[in-house]
Amino acid sequence: MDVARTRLSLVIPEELARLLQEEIISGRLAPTTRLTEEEVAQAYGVSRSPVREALRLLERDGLVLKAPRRGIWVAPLTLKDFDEVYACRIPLEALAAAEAAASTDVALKDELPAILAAMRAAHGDGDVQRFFDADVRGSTVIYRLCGNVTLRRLLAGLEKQALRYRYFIYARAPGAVRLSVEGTATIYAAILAGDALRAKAETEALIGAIWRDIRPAMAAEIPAE
Amino acid sequence: MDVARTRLSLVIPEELARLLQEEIISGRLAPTTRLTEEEVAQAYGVSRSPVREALRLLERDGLVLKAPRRGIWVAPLTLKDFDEVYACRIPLEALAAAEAAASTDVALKDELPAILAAMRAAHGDGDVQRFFDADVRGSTVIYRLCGNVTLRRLLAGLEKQALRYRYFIYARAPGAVRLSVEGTATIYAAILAGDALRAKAETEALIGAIWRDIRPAMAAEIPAE
DNA sequence: ACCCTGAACATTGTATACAGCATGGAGTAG
DNA sequence: CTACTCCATGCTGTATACAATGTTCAGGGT
Repeated sequence: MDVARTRLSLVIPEELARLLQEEIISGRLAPTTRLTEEEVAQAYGVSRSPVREALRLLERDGLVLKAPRRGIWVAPLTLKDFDEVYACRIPLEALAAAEAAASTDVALKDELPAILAAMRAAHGDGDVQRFFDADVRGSTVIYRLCGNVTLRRLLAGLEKQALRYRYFIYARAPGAVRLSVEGTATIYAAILAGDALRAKAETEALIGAIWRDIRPAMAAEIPAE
Repeated sequence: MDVARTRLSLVIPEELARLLQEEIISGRLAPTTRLTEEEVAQAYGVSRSPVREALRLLERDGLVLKAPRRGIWVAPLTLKDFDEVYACRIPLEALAAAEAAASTDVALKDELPAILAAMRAAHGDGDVQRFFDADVRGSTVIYRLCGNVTLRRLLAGLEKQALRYRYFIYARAPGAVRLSVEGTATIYAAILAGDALRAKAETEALIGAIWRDIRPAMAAEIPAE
């Protein structure tokens, strides 16, 4: 437990949720895996109380499904859910990009080029994990640029689910990463130029393109629902 | 406790969250009110365990704010949050209306005229509470029509917060209800006609109009942030 | 052979006990 | 009079004990 304490230092449920979330997004915890509270508690050396709270947080983000008195499962990846997530992401990410473009926080905007470079480098090395790390950092910067915390709250839940699908498909068809890198470059340029309309349009275009691009492969790999 | 048992029968945290949520939306629990777990537990005759879970649910929907080790407060109504909620509602409600229009569930669509009639009647009687009940029922039908459960999840969180603002301002300026009734009629007509594009456009127009309409009164009543 | 019943077990849901941080006020030094 | 420290208190966070429900599998009846 002392070991766990050092890792789960600040607030145990949030930290625990973050660790489980990584397991789920990366696929190390497979879809439909049953999660019993006691098992998770023992695995991380804490009691069931914080585990229950952590699982509530994951439920909020749609990463696990919960049935009263029956238990909790890692949410399955389905084509229907994939379509739903992308249908919602298009207007929300576009709104975030538009507000980010309108931001005057120059210091924060200046972080974008380095992130884009990191994405390009990871793509060049064929390192999917590093690509995703940079991609998530970029999203985080955009969310912070658009000071809309409500929008941030909504997108946080969506993006985790979206990442599961992207991680899943990129691990099988890394070629699709290129689309994301180039589209991201265009969006960042619009944001840096302060062009809200273009940032919005480019974001809609990119997410729509990724959606269409990876959907056939997805349909072949995951159940309809 | 036996009395509470009968009321909180199914799942206590969800039921408790629903009750507290009504208190918050209606304003009976004022913004910035401190909620201590023990008080809530005693008020409803349950222990702190389910109360903690209920409060997590409210936190998810943005109705309460939580600071580690410091406690929980009813989220304040601020102009910034108001703007954020409406900025997010426009694209999401529009998406829901568009998908609802495309639905083929005729039986469910047929519920809309009665709901509109109820809204008109409540408006005619100047009964804000009944108007809101009908309005919420209408939203529920639309959400069910658009089978997108992810979108439903996102909107559920947003609409509760939006209702707080609408309830707040309609109680002070009931005239603004008319705008909502007439706009709703147009949207329902588009949905019933299966016209997704028009449903989307009308929804964007209505929410934008309500936003602009009540914002000045809101600015006079609540802090900027 | 199949279905139905029931009891043991596994797991969730709730209550309570305890530990530890945060806040506020009294007291004292400057 | 002000500011700072320290202690008492209240509350949250975590652990554990207990209650209740869902599941599973064995056994008997049809």
